Amino acid sequence: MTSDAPPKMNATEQAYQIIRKDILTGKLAEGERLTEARLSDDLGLSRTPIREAIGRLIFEGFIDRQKGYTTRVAHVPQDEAEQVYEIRRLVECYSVERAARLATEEDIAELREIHAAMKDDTPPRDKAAYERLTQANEAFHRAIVSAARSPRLTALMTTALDVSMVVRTYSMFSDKDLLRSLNHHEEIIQAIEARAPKWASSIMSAHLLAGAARVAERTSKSDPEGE
Amino acid sequence: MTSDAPPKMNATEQAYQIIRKDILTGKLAEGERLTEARLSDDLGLSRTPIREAIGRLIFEGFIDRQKGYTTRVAHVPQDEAEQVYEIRRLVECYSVERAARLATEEDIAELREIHAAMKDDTPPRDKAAYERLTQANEAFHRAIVSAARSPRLTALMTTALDVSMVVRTYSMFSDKDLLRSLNHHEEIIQAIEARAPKWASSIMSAHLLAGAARVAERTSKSDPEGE
DNA sequence: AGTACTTATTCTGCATGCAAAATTCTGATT
DNA sequence: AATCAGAATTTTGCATGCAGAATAAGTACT
Repeated sequence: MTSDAPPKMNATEQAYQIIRKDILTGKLAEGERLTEARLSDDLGLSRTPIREAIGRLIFEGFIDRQKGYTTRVAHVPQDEAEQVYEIRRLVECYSVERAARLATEEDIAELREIHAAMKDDTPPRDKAAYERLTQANEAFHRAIVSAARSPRLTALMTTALDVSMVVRTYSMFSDKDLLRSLNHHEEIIQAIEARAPKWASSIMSAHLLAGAARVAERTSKSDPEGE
Repeated sequence: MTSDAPPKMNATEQAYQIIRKDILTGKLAEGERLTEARLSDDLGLSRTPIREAIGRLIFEGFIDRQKGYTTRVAHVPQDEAEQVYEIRRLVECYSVERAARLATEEDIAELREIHAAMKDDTPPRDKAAYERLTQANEAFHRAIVSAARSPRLTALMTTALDVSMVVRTYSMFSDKDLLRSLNHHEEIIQAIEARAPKWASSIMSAHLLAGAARVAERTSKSDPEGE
């Protein structure tokens, strides 16, 4: 299990995923110097995709570029997951408010469609279903931001969401959590349809705080060390 | 004036700046298809830096990649500047709250230093001073986000969240605006020193809303077309 | 030994080559 | 004329080469 990599990914994306995972899991230690040649060697890819992956990771703050040719693994605070949820709350509450005002019929139809798919997989009967659920959940949140019709917002979410993906991988949610989450989604759609920005925003806030609480619980249990 | 480019920039950065500018000024029209070869040709650079620039612009939402090899100039809504201010308000109010709780003496010293420099240039006596002021202002805001001690937050700020990045306007602020802005900065520092998150957040909010109002005024005056 | 200076090595930024995928063009068939 | 298959061309993704900058190693001098 956790087989090395599904094939449906280009080299750059692969490099990005692997390097980020290695940073978050500590396989690449904080402060460790990175060179394109070594990573290229380790991952069995040429320097080009490695370069692109590194560039993106620098952009996202997982890698620090010092003045010259020196590139190091950045410090990842242990409240990273919590931070991501807080930031998502800021951005997504605002997004869903806008969405409640600006969403088109097509936007809402898309949300409904994704939601229906998620309903079928909740609770997930197997690993594959869980995987689909995760994918669909991401799509749902992305669709909401997209409905907010603000490219700048969409750009921001790409960074934030990508990160929470990884965090999520390590902390599974219980069936009860997933059911609650599904109900939140349902209510979010209703709020958007009702053109009720505040309502939508409030549910979104609860939705993300619930997720954050769950993750915080997990991390405090498994990782008792301080800064 | 507006000479082609200061020399102190690598090819990738140059490509990024030029392409983004061309999109914002409409020289590259919305929906226009872009190919690496053409841009490479136009800018007199090889495909490599062009590729990297395009990648970043896609990430930031200025360029859309369709399913295959087709890449087009994205739609830039005319309320883009307003959006930037709203998003900054979300992110920076949250940041300054954290900063008020977490800032070290060094952080505050840095803010004071930047502030002092800005004070010397307000109101700016010439173009150079105005330029310095813009730089320092950006540094000030960046320093606050940095003091919030959240890499994810810092990463967010790296994305095109500077108004000057999304609208082309020269000296759109009056001396009075700049003086008020300076006073806001002063008060923000005081609030951080007093460890008063809400106070800091409120001033930051006012600070950005004031900026937004000013920009809205300008753009509505000079660009009367609707969506 | 410690420090400044020089040389050697490493590493990155950019250019270019090539194969596979995607797009466009062409012509045949209905 | 419209549709579709297949060829031709374009375009991207990845690999590799190379010059110059940055780092590390070595050496002389105090």
